[in-house]
Amino acid sequence: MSPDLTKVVSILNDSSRAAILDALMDGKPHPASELALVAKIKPQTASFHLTKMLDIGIIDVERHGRHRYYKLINKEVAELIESLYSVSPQSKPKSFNQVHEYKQIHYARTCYDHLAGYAGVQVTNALSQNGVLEKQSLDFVVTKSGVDFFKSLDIDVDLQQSKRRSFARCCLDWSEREHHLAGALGNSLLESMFNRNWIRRIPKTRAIEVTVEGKREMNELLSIEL
Amino acid sequence: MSPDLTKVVSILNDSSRAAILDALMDGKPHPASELALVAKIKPQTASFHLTKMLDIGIIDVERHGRHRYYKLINKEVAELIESLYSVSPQSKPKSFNQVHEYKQIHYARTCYDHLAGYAGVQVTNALSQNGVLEKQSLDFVVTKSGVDFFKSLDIDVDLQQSKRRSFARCCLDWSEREHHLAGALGNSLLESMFNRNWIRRIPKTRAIEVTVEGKREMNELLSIEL
DNA sequence: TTAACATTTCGATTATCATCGAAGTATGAA
DNA sequence: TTCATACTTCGATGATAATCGAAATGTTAA
Repeated sequence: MSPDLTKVVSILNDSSRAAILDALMDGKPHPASELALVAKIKPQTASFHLTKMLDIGIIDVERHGRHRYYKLINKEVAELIESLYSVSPQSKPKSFNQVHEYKQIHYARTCYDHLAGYAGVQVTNALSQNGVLEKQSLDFVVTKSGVDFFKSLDIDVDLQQSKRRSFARCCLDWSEREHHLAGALGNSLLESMFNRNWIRRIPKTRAIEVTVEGKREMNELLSIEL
Repeated sequence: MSPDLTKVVSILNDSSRAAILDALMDGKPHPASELALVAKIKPQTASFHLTKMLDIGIIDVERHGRHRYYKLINKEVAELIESLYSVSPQSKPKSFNQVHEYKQIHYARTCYDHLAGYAGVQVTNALSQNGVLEKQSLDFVVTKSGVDFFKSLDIDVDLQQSKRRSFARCCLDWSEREHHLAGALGNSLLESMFNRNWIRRIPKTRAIEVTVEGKREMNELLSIEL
C-alpha cells in the first residue's frame, strides 16, 4: 500500500519536515536530537513533527535506551520523495559551502539503501549497456551473463530474488532525471561497493565519494569514467 | 524554465486550488466565475487564489470584455501536475456519480492538449509496437515508416518538428502510471482524432469518449481494443 | 539516590492563510 | 444615463498549524 500523495505533499510543504526527511533519505535510523539539529528547531518542535509523520505512517521508530531512532518506513516512501524532487529542480544554492555540498550530493549519494546521483546513474546505464541488466517497464531483469557478473561481486542473484522486497526496481533520480537501480539488488551492489572500498560515506551527509581504487576498478569493469 | 516544485507543492496543498487546477488541466481558458463554481467557493475567494497562482507564474489571463479567462501557462506545468498525481493514487470516489466520473476520466481525457488515460496510453504503446515511435530517454522519435503513418492522418511530422515547443515528449500518466505521447506531435494527433470524429469531448469535464467509428478505425490501424 | 540527558506532553503564543461580506472598477446592455 | 454583470480589492474573522517555554517521563551513569 503506497502512501497517500496529498498527505505526503502536505508533509513536504513545511521546511522543517523537509529538512528532517532529507536527513532520513539515507534510509538509516537517526536520533530525534540530531534531526532537531539539522532542521534548526528545538527538540520539542522536532518531536511534534516526528509524531505527525509517524501518524501518517511514513516513518518508524526504534527505541534504544533513552534514544529514539527514527527512519523512513520503507523504500517506497523514499522513492516517492525522490520522485517528487525529480519533477522539478530545487532552488539554487547560495553560499560557497552550499555549492560544495550541492556538487557532492549530485555526484553520488545514497537514496534509501542504494546508490544515486551521477555515479548511480552512470553505473546503472553501464550495467544496461554491458548486457548485465535489461530495463523492463519499471523494473530491471538480470541477464544470463549478468548473473555471473554479480557473482564476481559476491552477490547471489537467486538469493536476492527470493527475498520478499522488490528485486530490482527503477528509481527516478532527481538530480540526473534518469533511472538508477534500486531494490534488493541495488542494495546488494551498494554494500558490495562499500566492502570493496570503492566508495565511502562523507560524514554528516548522505553524500558519497568514490575512492581512487573505486574509479579504477569500475573503469576496468564497466568502462565508465567517474 | 520549469516551475519551482516547492511553490507548486504549496499551491497544490489547498483543495480549492487543486479543484481549480484540475479544471484548467484541459489546457483551455476558463472564466473566473466558472472556476469559482467548480471549486465551490465565492468569486472573491477564487480571485484570491487565481492572483496567487498568477504571481508564481503557473497560470495566465486573457481579458475579453468583462470576462477574464484563466489558463495554464504552458504544458510543462500541466505535465508537472500530472506527474505529481502519478506518483500516488488519489483517494477512492464515494458516490455513484463519482464512480462514473472516475471511470470516464480514467478511460480517456485531455492532459493539457494531448490524449491521456487508458486510451492515451494504449495508443502510445501501439505506436511503439507498430514501429511508428521509438522511446528515447524521455522523448519519442518518429521512425522512417512513422512519418508515412502520420502523413496518412494529415500530420506533417517535419512541420511539427520545426516548431519551437518540444516535439514528442513522454508524459507520465497518473491513472495508468505509464507514459503517453505529449508535445506538438501529441497535440496534432489529438486534433486529428477530433477531426476524424474518432473521439468527442464529454461536456463539463475533461473526459473524452471514443466513438464507435473511432474504436473501429483504431482497431484496424493499430490493433488495439478500446 | 541523585544528577544528567533524551525525549515527550502540555499550554500559550504567534503567524499564516483561506474565507467571505462590503465596496470598488470596468464592461456591456437597455 | 442607468442598471446588471464579471471580477477585483479591502478588511475582518476564524481556523489551522508551527514554534517554544515549562514541566513530565523515562533512561543511564555515578
